[in-house]
Amino acid sequence: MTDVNTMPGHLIRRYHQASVAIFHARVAELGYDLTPVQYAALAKIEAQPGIDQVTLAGLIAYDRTTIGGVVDRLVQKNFLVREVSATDRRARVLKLTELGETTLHQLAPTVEAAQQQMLSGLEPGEQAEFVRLLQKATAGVNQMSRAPLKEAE
Amino acid sequence: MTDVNTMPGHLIRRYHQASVAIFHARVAELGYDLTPVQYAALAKIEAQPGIDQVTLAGLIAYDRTTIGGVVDRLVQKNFLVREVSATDRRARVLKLTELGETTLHQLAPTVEAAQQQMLSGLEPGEQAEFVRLLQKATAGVNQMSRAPLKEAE
DNA sequence: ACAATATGATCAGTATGCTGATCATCAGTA
DNA sequence: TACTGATGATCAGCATACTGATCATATTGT
Repeated sequence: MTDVNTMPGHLIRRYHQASVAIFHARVAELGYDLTPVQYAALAKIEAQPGIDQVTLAGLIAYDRTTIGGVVDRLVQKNFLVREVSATDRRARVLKLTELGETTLHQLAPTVEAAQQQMLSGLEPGEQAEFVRLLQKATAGVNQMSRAPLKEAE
Repeated sequence: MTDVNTMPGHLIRRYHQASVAIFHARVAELGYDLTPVQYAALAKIEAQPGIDQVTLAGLIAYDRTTIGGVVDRLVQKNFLVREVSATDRRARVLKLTELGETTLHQLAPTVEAAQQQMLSGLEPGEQAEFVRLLQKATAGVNQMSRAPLKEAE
């Protein structure tokens, strides 16, 4: 494993790069300008309207200092509303706007197609096994990141 | 696949995050401050001293506008020398310094250990298969990125 | 009630990556 | 030789991530 091109870390970086590029290309085809991270945030907020930023970050494994900027951009694009929580004045609660809802639903099939394209280098029989191993490997190193996934209780 | 947490794109983002964190932690233990990208650049320049920036970028799948900054930082840390090519005045040729060589060799076992740790969530029997699938999947989407890998001829 | 602690959010600074543009230089061709 | 196109590098601007710090507000323990 002396060649960096065969090291898992380097492969992961490249695969991630391509994955983002595929997502962008597909979404741009529909005339939208939304990043993978922004999409994931919208999807989770739809599932849990009124969620605060820290909880959201935990549910999708974002860094707490990154989520603020992501939310900023989504608010600026009028996909989200951010308000001070009624019960905890430190917290900002997040809700989708009508436009956010619509956009999310219109993008869903495209995002599905992008996921398929990311796996397109594998035989159909290999894809499920790869995703299974990817989930397992990711779960195994979850705690190493500053932004680990925190499942809902 | 309605939950983002099971989508390949989201999993690879998280896995990449953890992979970088593992690399950083291991390297910091040795008292160094080098990113995965910087390490890969050093390794390739050692293998091909005198390489120019665009060729380097192609060999490790970096974006051409990113490589300049990476090289800047490596030069600033005194790991690299960057000079105008004698045969093509547009090009900048790169060579390791003595310090760069030493650092690269001292880090090698640590980088190996980091790769192992990235796979630590998998059973020993699963690891090789996962790396094989990761290589295949990455090769399959290589052209989708702005910075595809370009093998040496 | 008060002090200590924890938590939600933000800020400054740094490093990858991308888009799209520009500049200098080189190579091929008319 | 002069023009054209390709190529190496850089720049400005934006978005994700990280580190470590700070601030405001809640909560807990005494």
